[in-house]
Amino acid sequence: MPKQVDHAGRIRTIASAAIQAIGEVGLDALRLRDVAEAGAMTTGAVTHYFDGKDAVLEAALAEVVRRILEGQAALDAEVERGDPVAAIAAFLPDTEERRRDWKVWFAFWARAAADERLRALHKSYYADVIGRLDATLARHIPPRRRAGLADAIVAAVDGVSIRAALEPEDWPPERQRRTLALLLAPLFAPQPKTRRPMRKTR
Amino acid sequence: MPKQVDHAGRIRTIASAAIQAIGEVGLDALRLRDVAEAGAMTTGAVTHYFDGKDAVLEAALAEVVRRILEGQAALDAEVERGDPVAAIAAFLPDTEERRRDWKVWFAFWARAAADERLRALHKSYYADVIGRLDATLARHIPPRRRAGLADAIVAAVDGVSIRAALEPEDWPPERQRRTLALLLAPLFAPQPKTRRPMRKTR
Amino acid sequence: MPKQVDHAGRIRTIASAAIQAIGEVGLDALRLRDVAEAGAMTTGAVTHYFDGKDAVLEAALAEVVRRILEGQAALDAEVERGDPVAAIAAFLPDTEERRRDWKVWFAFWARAAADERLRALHKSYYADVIGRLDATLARHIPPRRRAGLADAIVAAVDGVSIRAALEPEDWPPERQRRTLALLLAPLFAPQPKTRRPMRKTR
Amino acid sequence: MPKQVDHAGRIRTIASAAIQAIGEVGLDALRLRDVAEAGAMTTGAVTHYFDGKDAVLEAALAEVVRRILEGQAALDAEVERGDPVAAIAAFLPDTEERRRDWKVWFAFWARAAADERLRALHKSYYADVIGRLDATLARHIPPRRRAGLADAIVAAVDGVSIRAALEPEDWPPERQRRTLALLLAPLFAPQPKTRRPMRKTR
DNA sequence: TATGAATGAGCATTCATTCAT
DNA sequence: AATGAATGAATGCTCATTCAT
Repeated sequence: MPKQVDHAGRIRTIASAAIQAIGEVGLDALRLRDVAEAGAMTTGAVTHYFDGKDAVLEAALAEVVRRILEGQAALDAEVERGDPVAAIAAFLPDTEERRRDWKVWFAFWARAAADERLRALHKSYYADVIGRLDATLARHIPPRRRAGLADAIVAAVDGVSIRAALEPEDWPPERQRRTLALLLAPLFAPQPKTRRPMRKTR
Repeated sequence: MPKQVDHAGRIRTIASAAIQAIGEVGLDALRLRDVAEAGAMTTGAVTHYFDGKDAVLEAALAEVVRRILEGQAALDAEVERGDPVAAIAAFLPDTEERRRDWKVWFAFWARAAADERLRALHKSYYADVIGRLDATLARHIPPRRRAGLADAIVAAVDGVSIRAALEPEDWPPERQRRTLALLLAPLFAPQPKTRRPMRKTR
Repeated sequence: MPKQVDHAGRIRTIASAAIQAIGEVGLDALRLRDVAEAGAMTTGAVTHYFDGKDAVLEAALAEVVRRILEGQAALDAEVERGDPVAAIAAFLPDTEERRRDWKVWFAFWARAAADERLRALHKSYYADVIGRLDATLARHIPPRRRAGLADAIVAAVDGVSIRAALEPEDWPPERQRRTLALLLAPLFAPQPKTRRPMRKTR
Repeated sequence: MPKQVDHAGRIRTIASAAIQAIGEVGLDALRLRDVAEAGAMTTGAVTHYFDGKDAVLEAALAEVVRRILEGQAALDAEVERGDPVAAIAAFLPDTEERRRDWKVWFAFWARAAADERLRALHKSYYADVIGRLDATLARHIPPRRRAGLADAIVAAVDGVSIRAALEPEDWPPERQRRTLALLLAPLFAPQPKTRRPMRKTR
């Protein structure tokens, strides 16, 4: 009988190796060899488990999403504790590891922009993330104030994360959280009537 | 007498052609030939004006930035009219052309993540954009309320634009503006007291 | 006690599987996996019985030859019945199975053209086939009329079979036999003057 | 202006190089590099003129056919001189060059057996060759005796050529011609009534 | 100035082969 | 005996780059 191998585990290992490699050399420059080396295996082993490079990349993306959703699982408890913005801030690239995940995430934005298949995949991932987020919000926010809220939260997190991921030396966690809070705190503030057009002060 | 050629014009033409080509096939898949074809010339002509592919790409990025800054020039007058959020919304990918510019923009995010040189370039572009934005804000917003404001605005615009650019069929201009407004309107609201951390209701 | 395995039978099975696989995908595109699948086994099992791919291919060729020689065994009786052309027509690719054997046969022609070892093998197979054919003819045709006869017969069969195997939709058995007869009938014709009747030697 | 190049000539050169290379290493073992080397160029140059390996191979086949048809042009005059068999013998692999062409020709038989596209191509080539042959025959042979004649001639030529090409040391031109004549001479003999089924003499 | 022919390095991919189990 | 995981060599192909014209 042949050596017994944990097939699913192997696939996850390769996906993680791909994430690491993308974080290091970038998605554009990524060679299958980089993935193999990051996973301490040969390219042959990688193609043994995947149909080709594209399949490896999609697995890497799926793994990143899996990690995001994992993070979301903890969200509910945090929101319950009364500080939703802090809870959401847990997604920011405030550690080296999360920064790497973010780099993978937006490497795929770029690619999805010109690849219909990836675009559909990406859209479904966003739908998943937002769906769960909305479910969490539903437990804490009255429906009237929830319209568009998940979209806004995701946009704020994405927007802050880009800057933070690309300029880590200027964006320590504190600045990331402050900027996020500036955008999100009003959305969770008790007074519903606050948003009015600015009037020029003179 | 040699044929007279508008050198600078030629370079701008090629940069625009590159933007168009990137919008069509993506930055990863971009070949010099695509740029040449988009500009109705030969690859030889392109390399004649640029040192190589990277130089062409940087010119494309610079052209996109130039267009953004061009848009900023109009910002002041709009803010003056009393609707800063609407003014800022002018940057959103609400037309096919602007969507294409955005795709180029975040194609470079991805690449900058692993390319030190591009990262520095990108950072300087952001500094430029934010510097101008801050200058505009300075003319309308009291300093006390301006801390971190430009960062927040840029993050909101980036965050909304990503979603909108990748899911154009689901993000008509109206939804883009609404999401942006949800995030930004409170920052321009007159009441200084509103933004308080949510307090656990008791 | 170890599992009892019919070694020789296994080898024949694999050779037949190889013939089938060659018939399906061609000799060029043939992978060991195709052979294994055609024989309902794994590649490991195939290499277990053969030294390598080349050995498998030679076994396939040998099996095809074995089948041809098997066909020749019946030839004598047919010729005896007085219709040598009909007897020879039994080799034509007039069934799906024989057509497959022919495809294997001339797949090896092509390969032998550039492979000294295969060429020698092929030559010896032809020598065998022609030797037996000549022996059969010797029992029915006077020596004077037998010069070059076997060569001519084999050439005619080969020539008709190629067309028939490659254009099966246009070459039903009837057309194959008619063309073969056109070439061979005169060689067996009775007229004493030009081509004289075969006389059974006694 | 760029170096002026005879495009069509270049393509023909590469096709000839491919024929030479196939003759040397065989179709199976043929690498694009072999073609390039045979034509004293780089692989890049080859792919510059062809879409890929398959296109090069098809061009090689087309070139072989072109040469055959070229040979057919001379056929008419020869037949006119009263020795049709000698005329047809001009196609046999009796020189090193023609032998090489034949090797290419039947390398493609093998491949066509499993490749629908090549099979169609092959069929059309045969149709062309036979069509011209029949046209020539029409000028010399009464219709009544021409039925199936072209098929038979082609089969005889193919059949003899295979043996001769694969066993050149045993098949000098003389033996090739003799075998061909044995098969074809009766078909051109004056007596129309000769071909009767052999009846066992008793 | 502009062309496009030619180069050659780089990469994904395919598979025969090996071998631990 | 049989499996199938893993290796790694081999090769087609793509393209940026160079350069003669």
